[in-house]
Amino acid sequence: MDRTVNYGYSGGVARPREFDEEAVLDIAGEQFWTKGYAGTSMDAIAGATGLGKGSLYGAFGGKHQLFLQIFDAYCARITDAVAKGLIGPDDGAYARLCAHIRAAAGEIAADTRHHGCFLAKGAAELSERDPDVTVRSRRALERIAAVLAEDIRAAQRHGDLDRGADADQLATLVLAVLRGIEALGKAGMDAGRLESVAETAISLLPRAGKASETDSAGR
Amino acid sequence: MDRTVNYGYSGGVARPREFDEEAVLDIAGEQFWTKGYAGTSMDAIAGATGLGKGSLYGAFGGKHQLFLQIFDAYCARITDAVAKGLIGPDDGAYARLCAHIRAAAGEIAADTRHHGCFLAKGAAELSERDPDVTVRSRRALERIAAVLAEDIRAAQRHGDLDRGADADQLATLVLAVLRGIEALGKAGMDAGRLESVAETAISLLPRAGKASETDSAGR
DNA sequence: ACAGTTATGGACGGAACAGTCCATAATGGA
DNA sequence: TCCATTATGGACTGTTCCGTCCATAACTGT
Repeated sequence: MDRTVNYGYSGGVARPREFDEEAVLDIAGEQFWTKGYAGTSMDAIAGATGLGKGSLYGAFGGKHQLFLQIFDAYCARITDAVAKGLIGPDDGAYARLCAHIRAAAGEIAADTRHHGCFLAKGAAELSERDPDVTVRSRRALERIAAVLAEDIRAAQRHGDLDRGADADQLATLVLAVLRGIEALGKAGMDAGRLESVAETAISLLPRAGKASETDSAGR
Repeated sequence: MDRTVNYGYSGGVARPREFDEEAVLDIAGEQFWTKGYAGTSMDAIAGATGLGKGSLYGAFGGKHQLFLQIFDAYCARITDAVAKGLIGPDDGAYARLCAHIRAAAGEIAADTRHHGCFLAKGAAELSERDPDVTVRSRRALERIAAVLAEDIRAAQRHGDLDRGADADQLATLVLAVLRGIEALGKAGMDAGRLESVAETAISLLPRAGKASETDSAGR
């Protein structure tokens, strides 16, 4: 990550950075997020950040590397946020799951700019042709699915969700619903309907005790 | 759509087109689909189609109009295909719904290139900043949701799905699941898991006769 | 004060961009 | 055989693209 070398002894000390790397990444990320990878020029980033192109290339290497660094940070942030919201005692696992689904839908519904999720947008634009993006987006989604599955297992242990359901499959379905709400929001669907999707999904989760259709699930 | 003028009488007749408009739109669409709007140049389209830029601009007006025309055609094709697959007698409505969900997931799972859905990709890239794209993608999804809802109502009438469920909400949820599977596929998730998402979703549909959780649905 | 190191920012190069222009070609009616 | 009209395709314009280069600046251990 650090591009400085300075092996062994050296008579001098380098000039320090004058810009805040985090702030620059934020601004550059906002550009990529809004205009996409191909739609964002390094000149635009230089202009928006106030950096000269020499500094930009010196610090981040190039457009692709800069994008990947931002994409990585976003993926890490989003997976951490999900984990923070879902990990906890078995006791509140089901409530946390519902709250997470509602919160995700609510955020998307409130996003009147249709700014959406950077992970989704980056994957949609680049995943097909850029393996670096594919592996990162895939890994992020796998992590989120794993956290969802763990929470679902907790809810099963506590007796809130049907113990007969396959937690991994259910988690992947919940993740699909969340990504689907995102896609619908991106396409301009009303906020109310997005939130009702979340409620409908929650209402169809296989609650423990009640008869559920999981008997016919395994194909 | 037709750019020719020729008001009233005119002494001559114009030179006819030498290219197949449909074929050109297909090729240009493939470029947009693969490389995105910003990532595709009119020169690349001219090169791929063999057309000169004069013909290209003369026939389609410009990059944005060309894209919209292709996008429109894709939306129409996809909505028609869904309608064709879902509209029918109440008798097979439930089976058609399941088959549609399975087929959609199967197609995405089989799409090893992660080429995905042009509607989703176009909306992801442009919807935020291009109202023309927003309205088109939104309208297409609304139509698909309406067809799904109609099929669900048919299945309810026939007694395959719970009559107490709100068909519109259920349809939007199914649509979200479908778009979510698309997003997961785009991000590189295994084919097997995508198909299991479809099965899990089908298994959780509120079947008639069995107790379902819709009582707690309305928040 | 000097030396050795990295940061800065704007100029620069070559390629690619969207879109225009125009000489030329093709057509059927008059 | 002209004529009016549209199609063609490549040259062209002015801009923007990514990335490099480099003179200069800032810094600290000596």
